[in-house]
Amino acid sequence: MTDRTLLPLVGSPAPERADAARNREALLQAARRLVAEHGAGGVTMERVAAEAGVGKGTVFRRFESREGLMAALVDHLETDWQASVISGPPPLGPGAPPLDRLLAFGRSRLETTLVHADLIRAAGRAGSRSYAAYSFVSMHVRYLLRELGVSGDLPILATALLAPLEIPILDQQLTVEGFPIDRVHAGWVDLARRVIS
Amino acid sequence: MTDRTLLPLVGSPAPERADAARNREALLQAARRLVAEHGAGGVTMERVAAEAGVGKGTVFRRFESREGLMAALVDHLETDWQASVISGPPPLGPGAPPLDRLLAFGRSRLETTLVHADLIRAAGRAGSRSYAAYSFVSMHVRYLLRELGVSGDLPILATALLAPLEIPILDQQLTVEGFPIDRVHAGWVDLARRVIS
DNA sequence: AGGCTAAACGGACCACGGTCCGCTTTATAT
DNA sequence: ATATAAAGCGGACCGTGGTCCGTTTAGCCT
Repeated sequence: MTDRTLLPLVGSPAPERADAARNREALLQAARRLVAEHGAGGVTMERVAAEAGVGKGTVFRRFESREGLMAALVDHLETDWQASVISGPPPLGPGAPPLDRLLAFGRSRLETTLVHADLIRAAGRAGSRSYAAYSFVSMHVRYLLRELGVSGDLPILATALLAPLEIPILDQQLTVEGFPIDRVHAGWVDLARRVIS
Repeated sequence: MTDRTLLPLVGSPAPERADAARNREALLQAARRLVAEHGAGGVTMERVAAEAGVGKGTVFRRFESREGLMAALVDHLETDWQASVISGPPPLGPGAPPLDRLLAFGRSRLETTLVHADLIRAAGRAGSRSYAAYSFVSMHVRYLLRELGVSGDLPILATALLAPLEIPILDQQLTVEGFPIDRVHAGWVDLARRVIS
């Protein structure tokens, strides 16, 4: 009787097969192309499958649902943005004083969220809710708050700062109430000042 | 040539026909019944129509979409709750000092939102976004902030206080991060204190 | 009462998200 | 090389949200 567990069991819950990986990539690229061309709303799962040259079932096996696929696209964009927070130029990246970084963070987050708004909406609950994306952003704010010497329940305070930058709230303010972006941004800066003082 | 504008043109954009009103009521009641029995997720438009004894088209003509129907149900609940804010006993209702009212507001809002969470989720963008519902809540917070002598952009500050009480943010904190309700509530009280000081 | 019009009705119809299952491919063990 | 099992595949199929349009009805005017 041979041991069938030669490779590490830990860390990799499912070592994806080669064809599967290729299809995942093809699907992501197809989806990206179609979203760029027709907007998130004008993209059907069947078209994505066709564009990638696979069957519809495959799309769902790889991404669970339409929202899951959209979330994967968002995650990709999110990763690029995270890089500029982690290792980009100050004040967003490291090197500037914490307060400057926090304010730069707020502005940048607001802008990128709005740029990808319709994709994020299409990702629905899986959008900002992607644990990876949210937890990065949350961790970063907690870190800055700590640096600023803020005391209290930092995870919760971080949420309070992040919540007004989420799509549903921004939609309310910008679209329904009709506030201009600058006003919303100024409001966030004011909020940040109140929270940290 | 007779004047066909005998009745006031202002205020009532569309004087609903009698059968239409009856059907709307029947549909709301049917929907309420079905949601109570199967949860918001287990209710189809066709079943609502059947239960109310009308055709499917009628449901959509009255409520636009599934989300619209759910939003109408939310609005109804919301109205009841508003009554307790406007004319209920203190500290939620009038009579208590503004700070007490604000804190009572936060707690009550948190609770009722959670009680109707799945309905609100099913209402999607039309949920809290129903202009009527949102604007009441927003006006009330602005009013309390003014009473407290808070200066700044009150509409925006009000949003900052309301955002963490919205379903997507609560889902994140309670379900994904697993914080207990009391912690979230305490965090909101802390936030309120920081905002008004 | 009778006639006229706009509003409302209803259910056939369509498109899309999501599932299911018999078939094919990959990877590994011998 | 070959065998075997697991993972992946694809497209027929289903349920549901939403639309469309020919028919019915409420409300009003004479």
